[in-house]
Amino acid sequence: MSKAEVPARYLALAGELNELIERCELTPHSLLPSERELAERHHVSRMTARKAVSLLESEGKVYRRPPRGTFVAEPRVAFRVGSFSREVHDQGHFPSARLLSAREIEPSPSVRGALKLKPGEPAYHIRRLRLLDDEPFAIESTYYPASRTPGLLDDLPEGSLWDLLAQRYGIVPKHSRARLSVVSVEERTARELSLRPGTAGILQERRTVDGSGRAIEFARDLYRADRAAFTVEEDF
Amino acid sequence: MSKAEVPARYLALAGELNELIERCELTPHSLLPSERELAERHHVSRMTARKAVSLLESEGKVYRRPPRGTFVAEPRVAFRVGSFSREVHDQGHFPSARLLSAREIEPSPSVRGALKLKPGEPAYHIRRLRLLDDEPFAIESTYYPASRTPGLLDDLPEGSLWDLLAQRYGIVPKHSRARLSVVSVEERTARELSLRPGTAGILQERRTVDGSGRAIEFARDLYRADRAAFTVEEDF
DNA sequence: CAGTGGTCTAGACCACTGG
DNA sequence: CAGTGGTCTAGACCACTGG
Repeated sequence: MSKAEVPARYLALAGELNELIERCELTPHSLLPSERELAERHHVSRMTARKAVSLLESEGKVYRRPPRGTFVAEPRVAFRVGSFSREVHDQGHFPSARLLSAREIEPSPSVRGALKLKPGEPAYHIRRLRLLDDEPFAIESTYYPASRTPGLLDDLPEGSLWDLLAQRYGIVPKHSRARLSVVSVEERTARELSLRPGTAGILQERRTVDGSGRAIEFARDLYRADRAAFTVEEDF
Repeated sequence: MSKAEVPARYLALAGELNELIERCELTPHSLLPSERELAERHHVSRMTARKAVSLLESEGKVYRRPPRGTFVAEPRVAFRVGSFSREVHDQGHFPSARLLSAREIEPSPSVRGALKLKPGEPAYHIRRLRLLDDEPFAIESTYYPASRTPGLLDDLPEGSLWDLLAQRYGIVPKHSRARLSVVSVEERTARELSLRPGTAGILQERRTVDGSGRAIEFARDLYRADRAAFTVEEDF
């Protein structure tokens, strides 16, 4: 345990760097001094300088781009659960998607439960990389009851899957129930999002039903915690 | 950058420990081997063993209690924005609160904006530690317009502040708008929550209005990311 | 006093990339 | 080829706590 009176050196260094960022003396996407340089300037070992930078990285205040260096991050983008594309577009950002995989699967128990599938009933699984201003932002992992959306995987759109559900199948989302938690990004997802394993991510697990209460989608989306924030409205 | 084919040693060790936890061979609150012991058993340096344990800690899967050791964590508790006490109680948990400070303040610009205070109008600021089953769970930091709640700070309850607003002032919350983001816990808050600085926390910034649309509360609550999850309902 | 996690050092080698 | 971050070593000293 560190003494509260004398802050640890890595905390002191992180604090100094943070102040430079807060005061905009270091602006978004500008290059920080290298870890070796910080170590030398502040008379600490490289491991200690690195710990300071890692702290700022975990706060989403800087990002690393080896082997180019470490850069100041942009502020987070906020939006409501279930309306990423429209809201960020209204905020002047450019959302896009890239298909990672689309398969018919035998659903796991949790997916089967969420979609209320009968035993043996197949599901479609679609994974997409969501980008914001051409930077990786989230991994979308969605499941659909194959029986209600035959041929869904043929001719998948670049844009909204909900639009496709409406146009091709007449399925209209009515209500979502989501759960937000903070997780650490595991290896494959980290690679896809250009992050390192262990970085914080926001997991959104979401079940969506149509007007008749039937499950039409189950999602396990993972957002970069350093880039995303969620807004929530609640009535009492 | 690590080779994808040969996972880093700390990732391998973290994976092994994680499997023991997933398979319930290590149950909540059971003691992990010490970092020195893990290092010796797995033929790595202590710094590498420590990095593996830190990864699990950042995932909320273990928690450290120096100098006793490192323990397996409990699963997260989920609840809706704005109804912590009632929901977790219904889930069989015991919520409580401890007053940290209650003061009349000159509001900062952001608080003044959120509460729509006139220049020079004071606000009340209440900070409370929220506990769940007697373990620190969140720091509640709430602001109220002093003019609408005279004497609020006298005789503060252990329980719900919203109940107090209703009973003493006839003020009934009607609608909240919240923003959830992941932050790194700064030093004072970390101390209050028995965490180390840099741990992930969920910041809930929330503005609540009454039936006439007037702001009655602004909150900046910080939840332990390893303990809390939020549920959200959305209609389309 | 033994053992824990927290911090720190002064090195090392690696893969990767841009000039 | 120089420089970056990523990983790793083999130590060290510290504060703290429980027996």
